[in-house]
Amino acid sequence: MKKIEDQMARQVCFSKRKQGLFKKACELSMLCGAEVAIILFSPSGHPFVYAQPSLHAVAKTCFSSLRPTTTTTTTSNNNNPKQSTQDLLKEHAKLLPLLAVARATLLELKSVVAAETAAASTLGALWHCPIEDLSLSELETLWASAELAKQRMAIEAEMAAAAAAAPPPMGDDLAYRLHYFDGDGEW
Amino acid sequence: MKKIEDQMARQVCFSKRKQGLFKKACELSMLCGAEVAIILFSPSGHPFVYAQPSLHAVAKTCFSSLRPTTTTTTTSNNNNPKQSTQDLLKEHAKLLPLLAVARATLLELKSVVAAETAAASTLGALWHCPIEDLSLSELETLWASAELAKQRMAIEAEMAAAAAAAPPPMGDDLAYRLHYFDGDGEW
DNA sequence: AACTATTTATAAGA
DNA sequence: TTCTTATAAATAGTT
Repeated sequence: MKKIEDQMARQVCFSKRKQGLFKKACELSMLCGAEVAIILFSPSGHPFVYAQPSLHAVAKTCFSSLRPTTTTTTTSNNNNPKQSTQDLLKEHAKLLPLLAVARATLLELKSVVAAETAAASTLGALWHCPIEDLSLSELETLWASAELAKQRMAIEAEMAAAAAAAPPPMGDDLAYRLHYFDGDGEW
Repeated sequence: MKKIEDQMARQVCFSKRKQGLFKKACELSMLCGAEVAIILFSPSGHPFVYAQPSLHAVAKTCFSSLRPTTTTTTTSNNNNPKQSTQDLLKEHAKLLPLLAVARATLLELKSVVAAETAAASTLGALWHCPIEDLSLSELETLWASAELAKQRMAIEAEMAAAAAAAPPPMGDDLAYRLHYFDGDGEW
C-alpha cells in the first residue's frame, strides 16, 4: 500500500475514506459508548474534525484519566519505577504539543474578535496583552470573555438574519478552517 | 444502532472496532499522505491514541492551519463577517479544551518526575511552583527541563537493564495510561 | 455523483 | 484473548 500519485485520485480516495473513518468512529461511540476525537488533514492541508460527544468532553476525560489521583497502583508490584516514568514521559512528549494547538486557537480568536469588535468591545485588557505571556489562569479569563463576546455576537447575528430574512452566505475564506462532521453522513 | 448492553460483548466490540478504526486511519494516511490523530476512550475509560506521523506533527499542522496569516481571503466576497466569526468561535470552543489536556500532562509529569528524582534532580525551581500559575513560556521551559530529565533517566534505565540482563516488567499501574498504536496491527 | 465487482470488516460462535 | 466463517459494509475503478 503506497501513496496515490495521481492528485485527483488521491483527493477522491481521501474524501471517501474520510467519510468511512468518521462513520466508523461514530459507530464505535454509539455501540460502545466510547469517547473519540479525530483530527484529520487532507492532502491539500484542509483540517477536519470528528468528536463524540465533543472535543471538550474528550479533553476532560483525558484530564481525569491522566491525573495521578485516578491511579490505583498500590496493589501492583512495580519494581521498575524508571521504566514506567520513561513510558509516561514518552506519552507526554506526544501529548504536550496540544498546548500549541490551544495557543493557536487563542491567537486566531483574539485577532478576529479584536478586529470585529474593536470599538464596542466588552472584553477587558487581556485582549491587548501578548498572549504568549499570559498565565493559564489569565488564558481562562480570556476565554470566559470570549464566551460573552460569542453570545453577544450570536444575538446580533440573529437580529441581522431576521432583518434580512435570508440565510447569509458563508465566506470562502472559511474553507481552510475546521469542518465538523455531524455524525449522520452529511456535511 | 444502539449501545450494546452486555458488558462483555461491548468490550469485545470495542476492541475489534478500535483495531479497525486505527487500521483505517493508517491506510488513509498511507494512501493519501494525510495527517491524522485519534484519541479514543474505551467503555471502561482506558485511553488509546493513534497519530500519523505524530501527535506533535498534527498539532503543528493545526497551528499553521489555524493561524490567520495562512488565510488568503482577500479574493472572497464575504459580506457577513459576523457569521464567519460565529463559526470560528464555535470551532474554537471545541478546540480550546485541548489546553486542559496539555496542562493535565504537565501536572502528571511533574508529580512523577518530582517523586522519582527529588534528591538528585537537575530540574530547576519551576518544578516547585504551582503549575497553574506558570506562563506559557515558563511551561515551555519546564518542558525543556523534562526533556533533559527524560534523557538522563533513559541512560540510567539502559545501564540498569544492561546490569540485570533481562527486560524489566511493566507495572500494572501503567494500564490506565495512554496506549499507542504502532500502525502494524500489533500492540 | 452513481454503479458494481471486489476487498475488507466484523459479529457470532468456538 | 485468538480463530473461523457467514454476512455486511467499504471502496476502487468506472461511467
